Amino acid sequence: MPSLDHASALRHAGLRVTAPRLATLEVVSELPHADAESVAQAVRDRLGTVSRQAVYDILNALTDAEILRRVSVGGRSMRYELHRHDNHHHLVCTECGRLEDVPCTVGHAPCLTPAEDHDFEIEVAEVVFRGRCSRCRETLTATAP
Amino acid sequence: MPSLDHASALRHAGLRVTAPRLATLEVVSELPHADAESVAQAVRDRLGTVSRQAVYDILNALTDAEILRRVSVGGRSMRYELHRHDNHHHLVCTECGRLEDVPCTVGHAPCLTPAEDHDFEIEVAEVVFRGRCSRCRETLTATAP
DNA sequence: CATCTATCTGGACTCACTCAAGAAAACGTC
DNA sequence: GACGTTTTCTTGAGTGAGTCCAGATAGATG
Repeated sequence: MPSLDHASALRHAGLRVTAPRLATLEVVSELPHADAESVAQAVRDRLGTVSRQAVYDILNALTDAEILRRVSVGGRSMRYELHRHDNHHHLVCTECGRLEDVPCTVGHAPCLTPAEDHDFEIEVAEVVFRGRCSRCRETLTATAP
Repeated sequence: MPSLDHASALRHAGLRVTAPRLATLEVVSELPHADAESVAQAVRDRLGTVSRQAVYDILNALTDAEILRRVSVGGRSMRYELHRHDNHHHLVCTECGRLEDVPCTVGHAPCLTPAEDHDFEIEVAEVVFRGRCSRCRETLTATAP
């Protein structure tokens, strides 16, 4: 029962268990890397009316509680995924925007240390790999020689 | 004379040499990691009126020409720096947003290869290190024990 | 069940950026 | 240097993502 797990995750973080929050967690686990608007739409599909503000509040609260992880891959909108505490990275297609997870070989953050730390206390290293997915490579070689 | 270099860089890329473009290049070299609005403001300080649209067009054209590099470190706005073709990375303070360059030990892209490539043809690996800078660490330990 | 306070609603607003049409200015050619 | 072509810039409106605010609602605690 995923929603039971979700409910206990919420309670664990000291957050109230509400229908919009449970729906948000279900949506994010079914549509990983969804942006806020997609999450809002999918939540509305299950519950009827849910305000944009509620969705943003939820996404922010759950991100702060480390139940969700917010990822920025360069586009204008943030993407959300369940926080699996595995410090994995992302692979983005420069043509179509397709987004895949890449397991981190180290597993825990920070998986890399910079050559020079500028006296920062490094917490995480986020890596975004950019390239062309197989589908886009085929399309491009078919049209452009 | 930096503006001579800038002018030839523009001509090399097949772009016309205009005052707003030269000013933009000067501004970006003086204020690395500036966002579009800061660039626009600094360009206006030198030239008088320059439209927002002109600045965005310039930043896009110069980024396409690989004279500038656009970097996204998670905030809402894009940052710009001179493209040095060295594939360096960035270090961001999670408290104050301070942004530093980190040299890439490999030097050319992609400096890393993912554990699993999902049949992508990887072009670059962009790494963002997040942590606390020394200044913010001091401030935090002073107020919160 | 009552109360308290976290959460959600609705609506206005900001910010970063884009679109479109026409005016202005670079560059190549005479 | 003047001319015409084409790129670049101006003006002004528009979009998408996200935030702010005041008040209504509904989990949690006693």
